[in-house]
Amino acid sequence: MSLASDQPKSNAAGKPTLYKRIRLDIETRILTGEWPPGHRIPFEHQLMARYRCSRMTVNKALSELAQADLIERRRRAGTFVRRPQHLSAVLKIADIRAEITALGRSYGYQLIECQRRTATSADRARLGVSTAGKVVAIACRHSADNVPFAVEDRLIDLSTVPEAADADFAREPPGSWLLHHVPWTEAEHTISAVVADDRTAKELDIAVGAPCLVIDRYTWRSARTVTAVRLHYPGETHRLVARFKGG
Amino acid sequence: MSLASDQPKSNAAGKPTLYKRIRLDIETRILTGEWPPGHRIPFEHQLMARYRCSRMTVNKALSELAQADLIERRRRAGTFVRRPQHLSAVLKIADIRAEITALGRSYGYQLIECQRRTATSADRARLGVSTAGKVVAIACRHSADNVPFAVEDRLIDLSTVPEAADADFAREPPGSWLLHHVPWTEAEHTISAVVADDRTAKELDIAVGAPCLVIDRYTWRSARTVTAVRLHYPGETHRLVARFKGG
DNA sequence: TTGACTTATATGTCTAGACATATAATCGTG
DNA sequence: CACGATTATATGTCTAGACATATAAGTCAA
Repeated sequence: MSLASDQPKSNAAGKPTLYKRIRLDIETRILTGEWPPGHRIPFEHQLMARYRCSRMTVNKALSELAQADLIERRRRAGTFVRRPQHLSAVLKIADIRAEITALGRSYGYQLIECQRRTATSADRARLGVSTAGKVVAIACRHSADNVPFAVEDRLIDLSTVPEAADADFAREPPGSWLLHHVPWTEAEHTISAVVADDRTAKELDIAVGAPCLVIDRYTWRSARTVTAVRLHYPGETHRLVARFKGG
Repeated sequence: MSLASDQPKSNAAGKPTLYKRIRLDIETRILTGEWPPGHRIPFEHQLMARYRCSRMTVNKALSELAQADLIERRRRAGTFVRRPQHLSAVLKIADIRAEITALGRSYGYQLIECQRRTATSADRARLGVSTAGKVVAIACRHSADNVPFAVEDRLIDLSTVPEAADADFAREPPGSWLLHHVPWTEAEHTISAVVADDRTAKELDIAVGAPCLVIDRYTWRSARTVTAVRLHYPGETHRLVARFKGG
């Protein structure tokens, strides 16, 4: 059948589309606490009746809310407001070269050290692997307009990424190389603050004892560790910005 | 028509569903660099032919990739791999009380100062408003198992949230109160590192000069500022963790 | 050449209905 | 009462087709 006569779906008046309205309605009820954590959201067929639309339209709204972790959907049981009422921000951490060039500044890269070796026990602990294999250990520095931007200390597991043995990290930063050669399936960032030690201060050209933002990133492909990297940014100048929308 | 005879959609063999397979296929091509930024992804009707499925199935896969900012979709033009090839992490920043209780530790809260006043010029600059209205300024401390966890310095715009004038911030932390009373539509976090000054060191019970992680959060409802808050965490012990999946 | 108008097309949204699947709830049985 | 089998039900996925809308591309006149 044609629906044009049944249901106006025109957007000529500038109103948001129906599924977005449904999504916003539910989202608002959750965020204001009207529907607290654990509350059961009306069934799809009830929302169909309330909004006079098809199940796919309701489903699209609920799917997006589930993807955003605001609700939890369980077969047969229903749909519920998730317990930890948290804010959720999409933090975009670009490849450093892309980040710097996007700011309109010139990107510089210096390899400090690159060593291929059999994994030490410290390496194995850092990568979270138990068997001894080969690794590549890299220390390097990124700069913007010739000012130090971040120093990087990285370990790549060659048993997961054997191709990395042939990459030329004197020319291409390891982060860029990995991004373009290895698909990751999971990653974890940990952000913390430290004060600069002797070596870091020297490499970033800041004072010993100055604050640094530290990002530790682990990347996996399936169940295998790809790389572990620690980045030091000068804390006075660098900022991580995460902007996000609730509606 | 029924499709059961045309197209097996059974998942008995444990295979992922079709739209997820399409999404993963495209995602892998993007993340390996096979389809670089700017590359045009096949049109929906081409993907329909390739995967022998309906347009809605292809559309669901592409919509999710667009939501994840991996691709950009433009009417008439097509679908393209987005330019800044970035990692994207969902950083979940819970309400502090929820965060602490989720760790199985006892939550403590002390109001240090709470002042209702007409906005000073510094207040207006911080909130990003030009007109002089009333604000609430709050300083407080959160602790876990009686150890200082974070100190908070907050400004609430009463012209946006007049109800906040009647809230009792001596009993309920302002973050929790706001989360349950005010729907936000947009927010921004900025994460940086500093060293503890005299006052912060005293409030967090750490040494002057010790590293602190600082989170600045601004929250808006529509175009109106709701609140601006700055949180200081002891950098040695606190970590922000963002775990995310690429598949 | 340039700007206004028209057209073609790819995505955006929506429908009514189908089958698939996990699981809460119920029912029987030892 | 405890526990395994059955049933009902809400969500998960998918289809074929329709109309809506933004806009790239082509057309034509000033």
